Amino acid sequence: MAVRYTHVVDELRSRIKSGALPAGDRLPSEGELAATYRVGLPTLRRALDVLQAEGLIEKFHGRGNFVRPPIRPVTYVSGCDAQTVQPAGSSLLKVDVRVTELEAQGGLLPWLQVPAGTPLVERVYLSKQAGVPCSLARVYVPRVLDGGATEVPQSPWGDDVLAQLFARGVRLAATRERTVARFPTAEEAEELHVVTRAPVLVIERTSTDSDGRVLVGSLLLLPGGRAEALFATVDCRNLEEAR
Amino acid sequence: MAVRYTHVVDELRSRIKSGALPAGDRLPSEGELAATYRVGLPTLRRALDVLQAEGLIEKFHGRGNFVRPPIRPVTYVSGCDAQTVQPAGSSLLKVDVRVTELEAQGGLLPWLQVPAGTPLVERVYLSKQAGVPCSLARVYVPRVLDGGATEVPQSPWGDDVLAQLFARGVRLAATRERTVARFPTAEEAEELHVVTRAPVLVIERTSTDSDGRVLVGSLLLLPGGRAEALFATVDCRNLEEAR
DNA sequence: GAGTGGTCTAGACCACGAG
DNA sequence: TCGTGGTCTAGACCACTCA
Repeated sequence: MAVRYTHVVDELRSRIKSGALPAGDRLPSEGELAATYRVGLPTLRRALDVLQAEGLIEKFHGRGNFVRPPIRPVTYVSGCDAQTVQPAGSSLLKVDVRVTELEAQGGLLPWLQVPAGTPLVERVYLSKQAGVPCSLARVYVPRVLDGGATEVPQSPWGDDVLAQLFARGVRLAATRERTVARFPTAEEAEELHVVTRAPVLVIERTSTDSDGRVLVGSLLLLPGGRAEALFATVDCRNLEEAR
Repeated sequence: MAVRYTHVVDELRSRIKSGALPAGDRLPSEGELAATYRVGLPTLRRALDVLQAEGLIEKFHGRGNFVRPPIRPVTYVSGCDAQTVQPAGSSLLKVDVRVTELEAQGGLLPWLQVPAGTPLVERVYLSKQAGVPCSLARVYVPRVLDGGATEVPQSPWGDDVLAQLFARGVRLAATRERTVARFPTAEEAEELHVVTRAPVLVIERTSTDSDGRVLVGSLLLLPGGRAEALFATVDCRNLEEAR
């Protein structure tokens, strides 16, 4: 039961987590590490692959492998009892937005329940903590509902769009969130600054009015292992009893 | 920009998804595949690793590599508006339970907010679809609250425990769900029948009474790519207005 | 015992980064 | 130019499965 690359992984992981290999530091070169642990180069590289997928190290072609600084997990908070939860450290985030106009097509059609060609406004939110991407959100609103530019967003989840709609009298009746763990596409991986082998937490959020029409569709991507999502709700059975 | 193993992955993936390689079938041996795609054995094996992490194939030492039959995604449904959502195909699930008594320790203490040594009842739910594990849930209840054995569970999420508590007059006031995408531990991977490199969706659910005491703690594990979680809620702002 | 996958290795060759 | 990581390869050796 001697899987050598696993031993190397455990060894390096504990050295990183204990601080023996400080965050931001460059690791010894792969050749040196292979010699240290008495394994071949391919075996050592396999071990580094695991650490990279776990987000513990970052590899730079031609420069070396570096210990990734630990990041406070990003928290996405939702649910009817959301106010009672304190998202920690969200003030450390810098949020960027890109706004594009496009026409509905492809996978957007069944999701947003609009006919092909419907003018949409897409906002892409990218939040960073100390320069490291922490979340990627794509928010879609039908053009006819959109109120134009908003202020610099504080929230990485497109809350400014929801607030703007609310201020303009549009009422959201319900929100559905579909959550999935999967691997990112190549583009998503690049924007989130993760590897394709590292999992992402995907939240597909749909906000509807009282007639069931979709007003806002949001695709939230969070890097796995560096993010969490919280859902706080009051209990269904009590609600039923109250009725 | 010629990454040969990526081409093999794309090729095999499309052959699987198109049905050219039928579900359940054995793939040609790794040597044959390597010859077919004109790549070396290590390169081909790297491609197979990706497909295995994606859950598309299953490897058996000494027997061969097999196309994994597609499985209807398991859906976990939660939220105060949960009744309006129809979980598809949950009737196909077979659920097994194992009940153990233990004393609170380690990571359970801060989560369940009980002192060390508190007697607990642990129920482990393993659901399967056509023999393939689909979900793993660990549900913890303080011994003093537990009502003993329940019927054969229909739900893989420990709903029978909640129902039992409700029937015995215990009222849950709120539920918090913390969702994370990560890699499984070795034990979790084995029980869920996935690889350590495949992501899992983890839901840490805490149900509290009106005094904020934790009544039930549940750790739900779903295999990424073959599962999803739905959260349906009414909108916060409307609730605020109504108050 | 024949066939299969699992692990590990040495080494070739290319591409990138920095001086 | 030199050191670094990225990719690919051939092949040794072991472990498992099944006839």
